Amino acid sequence: MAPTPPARGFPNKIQKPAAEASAAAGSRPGGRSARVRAQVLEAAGLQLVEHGYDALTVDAVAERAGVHRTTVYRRWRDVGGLLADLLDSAADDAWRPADTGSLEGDLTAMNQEILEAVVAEPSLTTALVAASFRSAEAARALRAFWAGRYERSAEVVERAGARGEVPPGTVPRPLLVAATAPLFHELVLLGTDPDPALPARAARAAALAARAGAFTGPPPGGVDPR
Amino acid sequence: MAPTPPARGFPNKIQKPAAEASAAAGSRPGGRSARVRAQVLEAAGLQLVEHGYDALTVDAVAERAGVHRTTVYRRWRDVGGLLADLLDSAADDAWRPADTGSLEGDLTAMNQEILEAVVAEPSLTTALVAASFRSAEAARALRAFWAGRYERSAEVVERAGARGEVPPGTVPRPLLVAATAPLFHELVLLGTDPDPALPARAARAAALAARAGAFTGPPPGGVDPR
Amino acid sequence: MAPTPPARGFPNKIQKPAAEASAAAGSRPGGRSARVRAQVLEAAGLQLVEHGYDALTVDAVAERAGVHRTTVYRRWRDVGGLLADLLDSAADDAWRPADTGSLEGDLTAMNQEILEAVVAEPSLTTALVAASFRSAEAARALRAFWAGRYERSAEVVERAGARGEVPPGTVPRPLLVAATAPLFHELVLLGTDPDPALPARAARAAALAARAGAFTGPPPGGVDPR
Amino acid sequence: MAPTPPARGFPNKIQKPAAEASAAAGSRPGGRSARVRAQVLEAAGLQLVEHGYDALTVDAVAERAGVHRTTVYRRWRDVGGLLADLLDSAADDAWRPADTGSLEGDLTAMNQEILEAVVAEPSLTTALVAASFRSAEAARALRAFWAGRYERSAEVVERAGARGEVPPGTVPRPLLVAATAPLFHELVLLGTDPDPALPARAARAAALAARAGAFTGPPPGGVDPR
DNA sequence: AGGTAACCGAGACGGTACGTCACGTCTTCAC
DNA sequence: GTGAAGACGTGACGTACCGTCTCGGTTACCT
Repeated sequence: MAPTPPARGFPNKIQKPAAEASAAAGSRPGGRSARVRAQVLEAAGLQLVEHGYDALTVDAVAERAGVHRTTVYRRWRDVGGLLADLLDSAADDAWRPADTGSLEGDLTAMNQEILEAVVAEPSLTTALVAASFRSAEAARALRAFWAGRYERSAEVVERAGARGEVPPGTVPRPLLVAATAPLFHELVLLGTDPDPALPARAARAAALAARAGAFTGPPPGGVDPR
Repeated sequence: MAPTPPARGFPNKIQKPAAEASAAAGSRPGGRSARVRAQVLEAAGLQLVEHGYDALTVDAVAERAGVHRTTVYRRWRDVGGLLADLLDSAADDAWRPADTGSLEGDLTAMNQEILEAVVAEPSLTTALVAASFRSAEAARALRAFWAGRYERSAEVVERAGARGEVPPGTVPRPLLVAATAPLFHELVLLGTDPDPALPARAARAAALAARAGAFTGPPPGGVDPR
Repeated sequence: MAPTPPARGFPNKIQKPAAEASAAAGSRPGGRSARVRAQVLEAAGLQLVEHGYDALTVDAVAERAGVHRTTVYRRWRDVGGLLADLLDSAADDAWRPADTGSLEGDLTAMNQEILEAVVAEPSLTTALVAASFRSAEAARALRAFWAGRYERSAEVVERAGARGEVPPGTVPRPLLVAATAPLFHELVLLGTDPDPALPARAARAAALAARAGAFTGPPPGGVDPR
Repeated sequence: MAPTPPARGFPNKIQKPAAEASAAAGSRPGGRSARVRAQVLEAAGLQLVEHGYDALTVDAVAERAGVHRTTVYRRWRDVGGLLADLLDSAADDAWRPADTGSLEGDLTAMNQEILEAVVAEPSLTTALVAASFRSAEAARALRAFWAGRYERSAEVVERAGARGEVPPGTVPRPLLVAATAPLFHELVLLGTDPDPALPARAARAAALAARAGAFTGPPPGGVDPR
């Protein structure tokens, strides 16, 4: 049961927008359009990471990308669109949750990743959260990103169920949220100084609660469990 | 042990800046300065709540308050200062946690308050969080606000300890964060549609974890438990 | 030797910025840019003339020109730039000194023009002098304007030399300055009430001094006679 | 016929406002009012000389004088009033024109003084001229200052008449203006680089013109000769 | 010597203008 | 004919002074 070392899966580094992604958009991969898109997205990511959301202006990105302002407006309309594009390409990476052999271990590993992504200086994750408050598109993309993460993390819960660590019928998402939310709350929302023990503690609390059956049963009134 | 009905303690309505608060500042309570300050703060709150952070411009607030732009700049320097002032006056209210007779009940009540504050349309709470990402002063004030809330909520945990619901040595803040964080995570950060069962579920999970001893012992390496 | 009636050559009326001048700048004459420039310059001149330098604010000019403030800032940076542009276009007009047949007559005619320009109500000339004290660019433009005027007026002195009215070697500029300076001194600097005889008197004094050889010889130690 | 060395009589240095001047205002010389007035006027002069007219703000002067803004407004109303007060106290000094033994010499000496006052860095004279374009009170004071200077300089012309250097009936003021105007024109209005020969040349030209009778006869239609 | 009137310090306010930045649109020129 | 370059309208920013006002506290003159 070898743990899979999950390459950093939370956004803390800009990823080169995959060439095939733009290919799907209808253009030839090597075309000027694709190159321009790549340049702009990369510039946007760098700008966001280096100078924060407030410096993520269309002008700055365009200049940084060596592209004219109007080009950016044409293709992304505004900064939110840029961010959404950025996040979307980050969303479909190959991230998989760690497999450490225990629920608590898996959750701790996930939290550790989150901690690192958040405390990174500058932190793309934090910047993206901030951005999500200002751009509906960015918010949507952020939501989609996390939906994907939680979905893929469901296997952690399934493995735990198979091991008998959690009761049958345990719903993954609430558990995962319980495990990860304290980190975001403390670090992102409240800006508390990072506490190295936080990932483990939050993971342990969620695992204990899960074992005690806190996350079984029909989640929200039969609504989709997401 | 009658439950104390806690008047909404999370910011979802602008409070009239207490007259006596400004009186302490050395000026006459009824003076023009005090009146101007009250007008501006009220206008800022209304503007924030009605049109969101992005519409919270100094110009708009000033006009709404019937006050000149430069006056606002003089006293608050920028929007962040306005928000900080707003939050600071919200922070020293008389909020006390509910006392329902059980830990889970108390936490559920608290979460219920949060849910209501967050889903209120428009939501001051959400707006303030958004603001905290853009103004250092607002962030500081938000932190102070929550520090106060958690501090006062410590008695919930103490009562639970007295009732034997949690092991001795249970540290309040991590427990409280575990109970409340999922709401913020889902509703504020991820923008998930409100789930009426969420407050109870998160409270229950935190209570179970606490009972299982997840929040005992020296928190991070003997650091202050905050 | 018919005297050439010199159309008013000292700035007392705003000149429509010549279309061909802006055409040389690379833009189409009828383009929006050219139109905007013309509107703004005209508005600036009118504003200056009607309400004086202190009312020559960017805001006022912009509004008067039916153009946005920032447009003015973009192209002229500040009021000084506007004035400089105004003066520069005034400088390259077709002004030529009068030819009355005598030195004194020519100088008197020139002074008469100056008098009229200065006593005009409102007086663009006076406004421009005032402006030159507050804007380096306006000062430079004013200097250039007068350099041009004096240069073209040199022919007056040459004609006088040819007629034997002044000794050979008479340097034009000091003579011209001696003839015209008293008007500016009295009317512009000291604000004395206009004296109808002043133009003739100053012209006569300068002519007499010139005849007596006051302006011959190497002017300042062989330096350029300007 | 010993030339009287005229102590610099053109404003190029701030004079301590005479104590007795303020005494006339009704207050005791040593009173606080007098002290405040002196402080403010001195501060105004220094500020003007060091930073130019545009920096001569009420705020700056008040701070420099160690006096509150409102005090300045109370007593002088605005910057123009300050300047007028400053100039008025400069006007009644003990300046007397030089007596070199010849008209040309006297005029040259006067021009030399002007040159020095104007090229001084920073030049109070130039600053005052600039100020006179922006404040009616300052303009009035400047006019009064020069009226006094020309009046006292009339004796130069009288002496010249007595010596037979100029025809009888020579009117002083036009002559004096003809002699001095070129300096102001070149140096103050046009900003030409100072030419060391200019004072002598202008003086000589005026003297020659005077000798030729340029300034005799009833000046303009019997109006006051000023 | 004490009362009182003038003056000063302090601070806020409404107001005008400044010069800048970024946005998103629209015109125009060049390829 | 289209698309990059650039200008424009628009709105907000934060700043500097302006001149006014209202307090409260000193001074210093006068009786």
